Amino acid sequence: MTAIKENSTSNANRRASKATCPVSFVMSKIGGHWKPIILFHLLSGPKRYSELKKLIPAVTEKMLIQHLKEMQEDVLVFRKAENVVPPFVTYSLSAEGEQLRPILDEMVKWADARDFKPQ
Amino acid sequence: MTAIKENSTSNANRRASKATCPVSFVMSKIGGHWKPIILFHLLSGPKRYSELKKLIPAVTEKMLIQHLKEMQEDVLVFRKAENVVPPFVTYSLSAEGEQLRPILDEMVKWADARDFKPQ
DNA sequence: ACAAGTACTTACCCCAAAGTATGTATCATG
DNA sequence: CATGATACATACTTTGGGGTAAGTACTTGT
Repeated sequence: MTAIKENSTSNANRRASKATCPVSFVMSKIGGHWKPIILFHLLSGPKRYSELKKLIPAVTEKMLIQHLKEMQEDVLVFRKAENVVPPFVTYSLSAEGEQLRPILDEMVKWADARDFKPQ
Repeated sequence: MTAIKENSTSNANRRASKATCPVSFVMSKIGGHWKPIILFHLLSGPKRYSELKKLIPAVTEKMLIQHLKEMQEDVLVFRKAENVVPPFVTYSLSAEGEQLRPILDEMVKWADARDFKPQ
């Protein structure tokens, strides 16, 4: 048993472990171009894949899937697939992801108190 | 007076106005590679330019100045230069920037409650 | 038998953000 | 007169995150 296996944990940690401060750590999880928007829409409840696409017209399918996947790996988002055809897949905040709500809520407050105007 | 001047306001708005949701709006202000770390260190009080450099060894001077400047333009950070030589420049959170504290505090909480380990 | 609907996958390209390297101003001090 | 200290500026190069485009699988409807 001397073999060292390149386990998935070390893989999962790679992105996160580059963080040098707590704020950067959080940013590595919810930052980027699309994660904030996806999370924002998931705040108001579970959404189908196709719903997210409609809610975020500018996102490409590649980007949407990619970031949903990353957030699944980070256990922020939960994916539920009903085994029917055509597919019916729902994404929602996981228990862990729900803990982001205070952060995101404070962000919304901050934006609302400033010159941000929706749409 | 028919000339259209490319004024600085439109420039200042460019980055911010691409936000399509409040969370993205906030991210456009405090996101990126270095702003989170800079802000984190400013949470504990004003810092000299050289202090920030020491606190964030991995940052280059170009990046440090660039992001401090952007945050000045976004009125999140206040720059105070004493007219002496060698220069003595202090950066601190502005009144507006202080309003970010709840967000950043929640981020620190979230990181602490998880597998983030400082250093 | 062919299109339509849903949820992906994959190969390729591009550009803006980040990194590298070097230069500048000012004055005190040895 | 050369060095050190501080706070920048700027030209050039690199890279990876994001965008484009096209394909896959499975079944129902016409």
